[in-house]
Amino acid sequence: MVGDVTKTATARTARQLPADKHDERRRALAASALRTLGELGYARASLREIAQNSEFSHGVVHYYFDDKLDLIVYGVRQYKETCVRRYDGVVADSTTADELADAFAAKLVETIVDEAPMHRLWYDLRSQSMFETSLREAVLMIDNTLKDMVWRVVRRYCELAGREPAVSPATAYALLDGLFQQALLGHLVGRRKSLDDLATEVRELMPRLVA
Amino acid sequence: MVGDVTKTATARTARQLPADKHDERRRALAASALRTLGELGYARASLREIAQNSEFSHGVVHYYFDDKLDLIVYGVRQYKETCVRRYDGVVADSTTADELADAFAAKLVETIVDEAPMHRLWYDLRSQSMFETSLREAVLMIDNTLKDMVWRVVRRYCELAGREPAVSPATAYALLDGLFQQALLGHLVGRRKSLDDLATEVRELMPRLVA
DNA sequence: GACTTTTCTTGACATTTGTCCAAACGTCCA
DNA sequence: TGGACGTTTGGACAAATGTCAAGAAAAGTC
Repeated sequence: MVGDVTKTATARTARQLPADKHDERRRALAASALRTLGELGYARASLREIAQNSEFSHGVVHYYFDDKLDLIVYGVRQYKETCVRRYDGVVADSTTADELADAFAAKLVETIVDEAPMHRLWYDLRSQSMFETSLREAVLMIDNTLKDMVWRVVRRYCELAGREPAVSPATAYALLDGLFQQALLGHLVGRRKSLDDLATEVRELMPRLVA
Repeated sequence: MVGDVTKTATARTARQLPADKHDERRRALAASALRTLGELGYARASLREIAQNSEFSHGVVHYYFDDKLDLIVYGVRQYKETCVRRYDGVVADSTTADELADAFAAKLVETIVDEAPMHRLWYDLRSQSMFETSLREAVLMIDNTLKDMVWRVVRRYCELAGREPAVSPATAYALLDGLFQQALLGHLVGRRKSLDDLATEVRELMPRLVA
């Protein structure tokens, strides 16, 4: 196997092992699908549209994925990995509770600005999972991951404040998610104050999450 | 016009003015559509399916509505009216802050038990409105109505507690909506504790909304 | 009872959709 | 070179969808 690599590594564009290439194609296809899904939503994004916005033809989807749902679930799982560590920086860098709250709020705002399509897709899929059982497993898994992510922030905030958390991880996540979702909706409909409001609300909420 | 009414009022089943009958049909059709939408979701509920679950044929939809979206928006607006006064009773009947919090929490739980399909449809449509601009006006209007509804509860809670609200109406709504949404999802996926958790979370949240 | 008007049914239409498939393409080893 | 294999293409297909229209049926009017 190593021999294969050394031999082909001489090529201008490095060739990969079959398994790797297969996986890379899946990733590229899924990433492209996510982009289209983020623009059109789950309901209106057809496989042809998804393929058209990629470098592949529409038939190739069924070579790499079982069906449409398989593609989407794979893509969403993939997206989760980029999400999960987004706030680790603010947790690591902040030295006071207030500083953490400020940085966290700023990062949430930045997330909406930079990745609004991705997040409206997430809310779309979570809603779909209330109807389509095939989506539930993936959605619940991601929801848990997001909950953990939020909890790392809240726990650190409490540490820095020298207090104990006053709410459960699930509650903290639900509350912050509620604020985030409203801010996203407001941002998408062009409400100017939406993002500033989110920052203020988060800074006001954080102290209420400690005992 | 008044003469017409008196003439027809003698019939066993009171006949209505044309405009009223037209409107009643629209209501019946929309109500039926809401039921089907609550079961299948926005994406998978076709006009034929909607009509099949009603007493009408699929063609009649375009006699009473311009198109699919017109039907859905009308239905959702109609649904709002049943929602908006749901918690007025607990506001009127409660005599202490704690009693209000308990009653409010219980009513939220009851709402999920009785009308889960309707509420997952609501979240579905709100998510869709992030993609489809034609839905936004109706969704934002309903969101505002729900916000007002929540605020009446919170304001009364503060009155009974003899304190001032510590958060804005928008914030209060976002926080409670976050809890409600998580509880609904948990309930739909069969998580037993989901509803009990919601009640506890709401009772714990309310005191944190006052100064 | 004959007419108009309103309401409803049925079937047709053009599109779009997910899925599948046969053939073409490219790469690699014998 | 030739054949085997993994990959990709583009077309075909049936099913489903929103929309519409022509005419039947019912209701209302004189």
